[in-house]
Amino acid sequence: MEAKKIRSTFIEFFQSKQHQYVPSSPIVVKNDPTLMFTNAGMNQFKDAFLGNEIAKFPRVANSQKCLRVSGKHNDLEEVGVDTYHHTMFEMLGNWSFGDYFKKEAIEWAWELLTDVYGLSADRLYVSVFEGDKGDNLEMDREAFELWKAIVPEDRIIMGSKKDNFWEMGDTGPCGPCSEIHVDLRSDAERASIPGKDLVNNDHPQVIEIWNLVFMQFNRVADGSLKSLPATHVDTGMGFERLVRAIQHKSSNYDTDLFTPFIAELEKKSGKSYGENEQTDIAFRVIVDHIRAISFTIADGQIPSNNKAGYVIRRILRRAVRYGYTFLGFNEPFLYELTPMIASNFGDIFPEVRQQQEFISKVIFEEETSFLRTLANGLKILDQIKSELKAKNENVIPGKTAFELYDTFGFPLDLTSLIAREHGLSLDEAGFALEMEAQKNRSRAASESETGDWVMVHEDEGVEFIGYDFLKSDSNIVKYRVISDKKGDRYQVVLDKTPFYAESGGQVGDTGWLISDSEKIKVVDTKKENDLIVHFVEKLPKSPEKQFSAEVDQHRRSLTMNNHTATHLLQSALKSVLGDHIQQRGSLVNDQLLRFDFSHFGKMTEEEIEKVENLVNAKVRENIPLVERRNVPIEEAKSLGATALFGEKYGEFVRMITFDSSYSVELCGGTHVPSTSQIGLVKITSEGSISAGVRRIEAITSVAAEAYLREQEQLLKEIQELLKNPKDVKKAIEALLDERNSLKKEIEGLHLEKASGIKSELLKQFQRKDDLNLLIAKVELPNADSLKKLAYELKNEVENAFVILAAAIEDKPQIAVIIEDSLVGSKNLNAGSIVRELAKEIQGGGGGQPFFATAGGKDLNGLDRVVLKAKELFG
RNA sequence: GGGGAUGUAGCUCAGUUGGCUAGAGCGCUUGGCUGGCAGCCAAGAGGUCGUCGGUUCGAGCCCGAUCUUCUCCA
Repeated sequence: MEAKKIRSTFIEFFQSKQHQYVPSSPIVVKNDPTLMFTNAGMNQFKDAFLGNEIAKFPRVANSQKCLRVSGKHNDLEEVGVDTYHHTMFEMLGNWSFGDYFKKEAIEWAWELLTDVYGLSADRLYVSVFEGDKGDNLEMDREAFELWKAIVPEDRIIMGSKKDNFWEMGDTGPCGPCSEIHVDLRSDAERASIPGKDLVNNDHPQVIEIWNLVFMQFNRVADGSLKSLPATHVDTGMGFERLVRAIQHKSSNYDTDLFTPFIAELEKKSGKSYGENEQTDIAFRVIVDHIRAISFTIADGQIPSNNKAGYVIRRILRRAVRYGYTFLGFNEPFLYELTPMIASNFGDIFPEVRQQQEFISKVIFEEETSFLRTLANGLKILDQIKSELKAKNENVIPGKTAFELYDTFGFPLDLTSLIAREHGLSLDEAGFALEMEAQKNRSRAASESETGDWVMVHEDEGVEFIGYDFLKSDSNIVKYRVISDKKGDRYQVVLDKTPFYAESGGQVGDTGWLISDSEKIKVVDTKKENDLIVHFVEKLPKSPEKQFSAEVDQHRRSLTMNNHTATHLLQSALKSVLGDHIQQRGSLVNDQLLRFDFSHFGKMTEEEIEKVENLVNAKVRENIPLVERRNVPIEEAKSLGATALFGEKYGEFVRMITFDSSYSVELCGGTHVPSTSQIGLVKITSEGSISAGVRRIEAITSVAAEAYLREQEQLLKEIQELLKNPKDVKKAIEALLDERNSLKKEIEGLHLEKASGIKSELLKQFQRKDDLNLLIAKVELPNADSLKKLAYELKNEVENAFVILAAAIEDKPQIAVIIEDSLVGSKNLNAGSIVRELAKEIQGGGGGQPFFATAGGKDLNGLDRVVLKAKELFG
């Protein structure tokens, strides 16, 4: 059975059991400070389990894109070494939210694996929670009995808390789980050692494929367990492993999920998979990583130098590194795999097909830049090598290797490889030491302590009412303190709030919380999952009182102008540049709007003008806002609403329309009641921020007016300066021309003057033994001309020895120049001469033996300099 | 968020412990030569040495601040 068929079969199977199919949520996580990427199928249902939200469907099935780059079995550096771990993988899952429980979950899992997929029962083992004394939990007898009705008892394994009790975190929903393992060894091997002994023992051919979690407890802060009012089922089956089991392969990479990619790489590299352990690892690394990179970029995460973007960059670079070292790719190659990603995964994950060109471009740029980094590192390493050779040493110090890695991004394994090739070794312990120090520095700098929530008023739902109100009577549900190096910050949650939390690019509201005894400033509002958190200047003294929550209306209203303008801008860009325009990021605050979008190439002046004109035309049309909340997502899409890739949408969405034939977007932000309120939109800049992504900044209403006024004022001032010419541009051009010709003229005059002085000086040379001596006082316009004059005299007179005392812009300066040959033969040194003479002008100086200069403070000393020089040499 | 590096001609880069008149290669302009794969020769243009401030007689170089880009860590 093909992988595609296996996936669709899973979904259809659960659909036939009344499950709702839900698309994968984005692989990149937003609004959760504890998580950068989706790492399990349950992430998007977290709020349902936590009770923050009521599940929209009682039964759900899905295939979730996941990414894991850290954790005990998912260290990035390990992926590809074995045959069954991945960075990006799909997690198939079926879910019950307060609906069916253990019986159905177990029976259906078995039915699907054996009857539908045809896995033979004698290769399967199941595990059941054995109980735990510490938590005072009995074994999961219910699951055990259910399994016993299906499989022989000797195929049921009792598992410890570590393997068979699942917890989301230190606190929260949890429960026993039951795992299904499959033994994929040959019959001979199976006969010699029973599979049962190998379950949960890291055997590469005896692996867990499905985990059925039965959530029935809530772990509370004191560590104890409480029964949940409703029980849930959360299952997760690693898709890649399932495919391998069904296709009877000994490695995930031998399934048709990966073989087309390996074949393509074989073609490109001329090397074959399965011939050499090192190159095999390289093949696996690349075909694994290209998936991770493509999917995260499709969900809007571009490689960058911090946070989630940095994780992507590291994965991509690891793939390039392996290709470079073991498969001989010296040119970008990863990007050429993206069409295959699109064709193999585009059906279930349309985002990788629709954005294939963009993904390819981003990867290409990133590969190119890394190859540059590598080339640069190789150069530096060459230097290091020759330095070592010169010192007759053969160990690259850890500090040096670390510098190469830390500052220049050159991978350690490459350093070590090249070192070996040149008979050098590498001080790896020293490197580790430096690395540790780096980590400690970073940790110390970003240490923060999150205090526990202090509950004030119990309240279940937290309600946002800011679309309709800017003021409300609210109670504080809870508050806490977060401390880091910069000090303490205070967070407050309200039972209902008009404050908009930062989201969709729009900044969080500011304002005040006012009770009868105090007034507290709200400096920002942010989301934490679905919680709305107000950042306040100080904690309330009487938090139990009722507060009037008041949004800063002026700021909100300016922000709304910019947000609506952003929508108008996006549509205008589409109509001027084409339908490939997609939002890549956005910032909307009270000052400006910033809009990032996919587009290749710089926008021309004409295009910018067209866009600006179109947007302003729409403003003048005074189009009223049509806001619809709780629109079924399918309906919204059929109405042509613009949705974002990488955005998590629920079943119901909010639609913001300004002229149904012009701008229809899914958006949670706040907007003006009609477009004319925006007044004026002015684009202030257009530029590139990364491969294939352009950024436009614009201002609206009062800011736009102020900007135009400033420009006008500036022009006015310039006109006045120029005595109000008819054509300012021409006047300035004329001025510049004149300035240039005058500059040249001055240069000519200086030259003339200098040559006058020079010819005068040439006459004053005195023959003294076999050298030509000149000691003179001159007046010159600048220091440069003194230098020039000295050099010219030296060049024109044989065996010249020149001492010039110059007055330059009311400052005394001395220059001494000596024909090179005299320096040695006469034992003269311009540096020491000039230092001696500089005493007379209260200064100091120096230079080289043949030429030196000095400056000083006492202009009157110049005559003494001449006298003294004559005394010494005359 | 923290550490390190980087910014010099249109491009790629040199530039020693502060002191050669700020250079090289490629590119550009002009002229000359030339049947040969990056044609050759000659002349020339092109630089606020990222920006601002400081130290110094003197700063591309040293110090401080700031911005750009790269890079590692969190």
